[in-house]
Amino acid sequence: MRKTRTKPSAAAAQRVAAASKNGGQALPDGVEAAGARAKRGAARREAILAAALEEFSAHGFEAARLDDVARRAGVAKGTIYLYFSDKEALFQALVRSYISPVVGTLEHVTHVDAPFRAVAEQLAELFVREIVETRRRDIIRLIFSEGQRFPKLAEFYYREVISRAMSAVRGLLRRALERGEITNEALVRFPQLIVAPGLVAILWKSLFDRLDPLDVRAMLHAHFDNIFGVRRPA
Amino acid sequence: MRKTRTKPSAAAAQRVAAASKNGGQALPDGVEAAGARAKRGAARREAILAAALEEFSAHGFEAARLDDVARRAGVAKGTIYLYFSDKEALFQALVRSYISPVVGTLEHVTHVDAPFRAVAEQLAELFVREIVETRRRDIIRLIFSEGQRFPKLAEFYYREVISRAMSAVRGLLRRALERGEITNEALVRFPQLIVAPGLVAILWKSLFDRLDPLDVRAMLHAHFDNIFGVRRPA
Amino acid sequence: MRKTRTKPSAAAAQRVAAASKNGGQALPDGVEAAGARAKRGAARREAILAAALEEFSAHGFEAARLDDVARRAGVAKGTIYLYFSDKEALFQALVRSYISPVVGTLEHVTHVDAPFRAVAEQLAELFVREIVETRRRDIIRLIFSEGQRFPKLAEFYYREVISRAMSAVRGLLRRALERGEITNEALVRFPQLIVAPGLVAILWKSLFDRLDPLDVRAMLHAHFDNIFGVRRPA
Amino acid sequence: MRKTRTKPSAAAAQRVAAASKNGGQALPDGVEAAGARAKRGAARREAILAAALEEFSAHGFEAARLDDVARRAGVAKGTIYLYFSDKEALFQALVRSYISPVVGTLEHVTHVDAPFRAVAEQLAELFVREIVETRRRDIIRLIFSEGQRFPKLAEFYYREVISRAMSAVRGLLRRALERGEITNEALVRFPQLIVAPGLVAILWKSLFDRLDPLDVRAMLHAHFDNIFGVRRPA
DNA sequence: GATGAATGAGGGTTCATTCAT
DNA sequence: TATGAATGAACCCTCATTCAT
Repeated sequence: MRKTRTKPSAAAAQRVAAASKNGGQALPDGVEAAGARAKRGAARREAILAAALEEFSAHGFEAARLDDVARRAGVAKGTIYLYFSDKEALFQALVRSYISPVVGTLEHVTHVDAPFRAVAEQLAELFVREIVETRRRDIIRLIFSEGQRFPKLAEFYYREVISRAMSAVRGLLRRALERGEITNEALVRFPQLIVAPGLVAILWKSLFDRLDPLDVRAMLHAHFDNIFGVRRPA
Repeated sequence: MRKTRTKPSAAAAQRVAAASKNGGQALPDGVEAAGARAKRGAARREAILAAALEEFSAHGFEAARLDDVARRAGVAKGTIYLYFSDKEALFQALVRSYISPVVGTLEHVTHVDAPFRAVAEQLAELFVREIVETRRRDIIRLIFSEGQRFPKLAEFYYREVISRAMSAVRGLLRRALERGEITNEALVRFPQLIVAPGLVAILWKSLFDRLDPLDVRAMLHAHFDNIFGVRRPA
Repeated sequence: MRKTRTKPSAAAAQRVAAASKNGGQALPDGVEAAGARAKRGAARREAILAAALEEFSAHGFEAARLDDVARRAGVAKGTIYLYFSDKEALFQALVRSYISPVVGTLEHVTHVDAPFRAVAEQLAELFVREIVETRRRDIIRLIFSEGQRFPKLAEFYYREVISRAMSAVRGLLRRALERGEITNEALVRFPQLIVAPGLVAILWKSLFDRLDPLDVRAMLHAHFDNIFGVRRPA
Repeated sequence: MRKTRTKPSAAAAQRVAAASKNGGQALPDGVEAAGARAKRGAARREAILAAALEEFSAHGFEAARLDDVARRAGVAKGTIYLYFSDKEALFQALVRSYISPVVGTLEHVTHVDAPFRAVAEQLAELFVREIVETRRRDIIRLIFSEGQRFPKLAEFYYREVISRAMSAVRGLLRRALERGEITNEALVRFPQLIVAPGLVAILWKSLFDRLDPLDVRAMLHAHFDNIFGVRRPA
């Protein structure tokens, strides 16, 4: 998968580039094209979101300070309010902009016409590479953390991510059942069971990995073996 | 399971009882005072913990206000500091006192000599009744939320809960393997796979249940069917 | 006394640098604003220090409330923290900014080439006018009050004031000895003896003057008569 | 001079002794003689004052905590209020009980019929030994520190200490003038000039001695040489 | 648009004082 | 008399948000 989103650092670099684009030669005001201005605005938005990602995921919603977000983004504190109405809106935008893109890719993969096991392995790899080993992992953790206090956020996440992912997985499972690749039809009713180890991976990596490292890929393999009824000799 | 720990409401009742306990009989002065005082102190501690549970789980660590904890516990703000050195200590005590007891019960159950499936069902029921349908669910969510910012807490939780639970489950799985009740030995390496749907249950109930109710017991049944290779006809 | 004042902070310097970025021409908006802003900032700093002087000298370090300092300075409580990192820093800045300047003047006077007695009288007058009859008296009292609890402060005061004043007085005494204006060379070893009545003046004015007014100038005259061995007829 | 007051440590020991007087044999209530009880009460008062001396002189009035006073005195916090109506009363009692006794001795010494210089040297020695090298030094510093905030305290100190000391010194000076031991009659009008170096000693020892040790006895000698017009060869 | 100084409500914590035992 | 748990007002400091420039 090609990156759907620039990484934080890349975004920052981009912002810097944009900022220095007209070199030192102070262009007369108004000469700068509207398009360039819009682009600069977009770059700033990105920079702020990237900074917010770092701060929110490091400290949580309450403890994250907009001062730090601003400093990290290289803008003034007030500038944040030009792009986001308040701290909460920034948080929601953050979730939106970093998580949604991945879902599209997920849906795309589930539509590939291939044996379930192959698709599943691909999904697992996608999940590990794009989420577990990424800052996105922290965003998801943030949703679990703050979701109850921000029902809107939980709802958005349910609509945009959970339900879409569940549908995609459900379709995949149904096809697998029809083909006889799996036999337990209860999985169709509880696609959560397919995803559950992914959750474990996210939390474990964040909380316990330094105490007891977890090989996520191996765990997910074992998980699929289980689902497909593969028997390993003791 | 009989409670190892009094419930908040019970604590309050206990406090009242303690207050009225030595009715009329003239206990030697000092002894009476000391005993009653100690008991009252314990009751207060309980009350504060119960209140903290409500506030922390409703708002998270940072956003919870000790003012509210005090009010809810029916004590003055300063009183909290007689029992806990600061907000963080209160939080840790909360986790300790509400979670640890359950682990003991869990370990106990895993040592019962019965068919794996039966023990597993029992564990599931215990888990649902004592955690998922309880405030304890919120505590666990809190650990996931705040664990990264309080490494001590995560460590404590790992030592007290995770590693003990994993050992217990591992033992159970090993016995099941030996008896031929399960055939996938990878489960012994990843007991997390057994527990993963429990995690899903905790988070789902807290965040998405109002949008899309989840029948946790049914899901866990399906999970076990999967593990035991039970094939249901489509 | 015209005083040199330190700039608010490094942030200001940085701001100025940023402001000067658009070359030098036609300083439109921005630069003018920057100048006005900087000036306003300096004025605020002054206002806060003046307010702090009142509050600290009226109540002592611990009992002085920053709330009152803010109110008196006509700023919000939080504003104080834009200029001083905390209460202690404010206190130290106060001492620094009000006391240090006087020492320079003192040193200057001791270098005047004139008969000792004349210089001494001038110093006394300076001391009375600029310290005893001024709020500076209270600052010195504050140092005596809080010095033990803030060793840094005592050290600063020793370095900036005491040792410099002692050196200056010592030089003066040495010249006087050489010229035969005084004969007791022990004074050179204990310049404190010259200054001691000044201390008395400071404390007496603050604590006992309303009960028993003291004519400080007359006392200092008598002090010099003593040193110079002037004999008055009984 | 014989100690008029028990030293802190002695007081504590005395308290302990009093406490353990009836050994372990719980005497029936009421049997303990009223006299013993009064004695015990006095001992407690002493213990509290001694503890207060330590705490107040170490931290100042505001910053001293009654909790620490109680702990140091070996009594409960509430007990302090049985002996002193509030923190301020404790402070004033402290000053009274530790300073007043010394004044009596001072007055006594000034009435000795001996050459002024001899008496002066004796006074200096008394001052150094009983005040400068003692916790009393801190009490005097406390009066300077807190005097302005507690006018009652300053007034008490003026009446009990300052005015009595000044009278005594004045009498001494008058006799010295009459005998021709000194010639500067202005000293009679400003006895403060005699005492001033004592002040310097107190403050210097507390604030600057670690930076620049001061030989107080030598300084006072030099002071007297000055007053008596002793000329030392350069 | 962009800035960052200024605001001020709010929270954690302390501690003199009280009072039931 | 003695205790020490309990109180709650007070205070320092933070930080989201605003607004003049």
